[in-house]
Amino acid sequence: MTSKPAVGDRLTEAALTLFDENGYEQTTVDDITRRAGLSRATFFRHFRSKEDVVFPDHDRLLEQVRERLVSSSHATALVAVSDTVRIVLHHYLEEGELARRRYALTSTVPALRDREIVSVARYQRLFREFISEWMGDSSESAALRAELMSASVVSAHNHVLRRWLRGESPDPVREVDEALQQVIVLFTGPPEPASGNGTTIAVFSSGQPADAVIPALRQFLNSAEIA
Amino acid sequence: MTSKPAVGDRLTEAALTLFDENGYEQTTVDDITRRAGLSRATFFRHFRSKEDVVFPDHDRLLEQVRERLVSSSHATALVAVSDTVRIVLHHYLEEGELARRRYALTSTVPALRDREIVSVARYQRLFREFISEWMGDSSESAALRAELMSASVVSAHNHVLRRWLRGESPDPVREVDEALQQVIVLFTGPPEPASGNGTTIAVFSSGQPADAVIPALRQFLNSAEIA
DNA sequence: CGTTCTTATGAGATCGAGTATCAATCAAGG
DNA sequence: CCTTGATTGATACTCGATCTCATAAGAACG
Repeated sequence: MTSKPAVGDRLTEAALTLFDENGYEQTTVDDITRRAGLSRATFFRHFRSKEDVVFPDHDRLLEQVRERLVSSSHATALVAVSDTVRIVLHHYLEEGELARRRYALTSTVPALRDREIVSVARYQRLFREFISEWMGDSSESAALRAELMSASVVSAHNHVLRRWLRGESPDPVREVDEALQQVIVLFTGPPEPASGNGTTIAVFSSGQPADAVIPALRQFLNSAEIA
Repeated sequence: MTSKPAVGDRLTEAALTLFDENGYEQTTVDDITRRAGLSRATFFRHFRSKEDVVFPDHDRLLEQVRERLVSSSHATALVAVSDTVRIVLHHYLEEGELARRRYALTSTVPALRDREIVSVARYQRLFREFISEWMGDSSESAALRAELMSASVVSAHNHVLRRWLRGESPDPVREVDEALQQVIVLFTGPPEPASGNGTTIAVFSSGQPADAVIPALRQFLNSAEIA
């Protein structure tokens, strides 16, 4: 017996195919259901809307992030949030080609683009609330700081994710580490220089562009690690 | 003669009244046009959608911001953007009670909330592109930095704006100055005690992987260039 | 004054997304 | 064999949004 694939999968398959062939707006829900050999009613039982075909498990992912946040034990809120946002990145990385297929759609179709912006804002809100509660401080400036932190973490994540989606990032996991580290440094300042032993001092003339100095420094640090 | 108010105003007036009385979703476009004594067709000639009644001059404001950006001459991109975002705040402040009326709606109605999130993202995109172009540097870390900056400026603005909309801010102009100053300090560091000669000294604990150190260093160098 | 040309409006048809209702099917499980 | 529960299909309906065509109200012009 040809064990029929799940109804939801048949619908998404039909939908994505038609979106590629004729475009998103040009494809009606009736087109999709005809192609899948199902009825219009079943479509809306499996997806709340036409857009939901493109973003199926977004709710589940958001819930996953929420759970990770409440069960997180970290030294600082910023680190906890940075750690949590990696879940989202990994989710997309595991989707692989599907994620890129969706990216091609969201880049093209305004309605889908807007929808993704909204969903990103949901993550950011979650992070902001977590940071605010974690800090306890309910002052105005603390609220602003929480807002800046959540916005930065989300921006760092999206930056790396989009680079990977465009095929510009061979190692997104490393890149997101760097990006999040940069955010942490931004807010907590550079790590305190421990005086005495185990301290590296680099001296060079200023006024040079960063890219002129960094390669040499990177090479030095890498060789120092080995030693 | 009872010089009849402009058609658009009659429609918005009727719409907002009905939204208050019966709620947004419960009010149909036909309801609005009946109340305004106009036809359904004229409604959609003046507003692209039902949501547009609530956000009438958003496009114009966005264009205003864009023009301000291109004609801006400032020492740093961040200052230029910070300066520009005040236009948006002032726009809402001048709207006064209307802005609060709209806030009451967007807080309640999910569709309107989402729409506002999208419109905020448009500003952020404008800022990001401006900062990127201004920096010239097309490296990956510069792109991330532009993203973080634009996100932070927008967050600072929204933070103050929402406080004012909720009636929590007696002096939003002062608050937005403080908030934006906090963002600038965040990225450029506190005002330097002038370093002696043209030599930069970087101190950090060794044993760290290069990737953990370099982002902080790059950030410092970039901000030093600007100063 | 009449004629055109423009512009705003009204009226109605049509499309498509999303909701609600009811009937039909089918798979357990007693 | 029959009941129960869950999934699907069929259909009608609401409402936002687009499109077409007709009408009215002016301006400009001869």
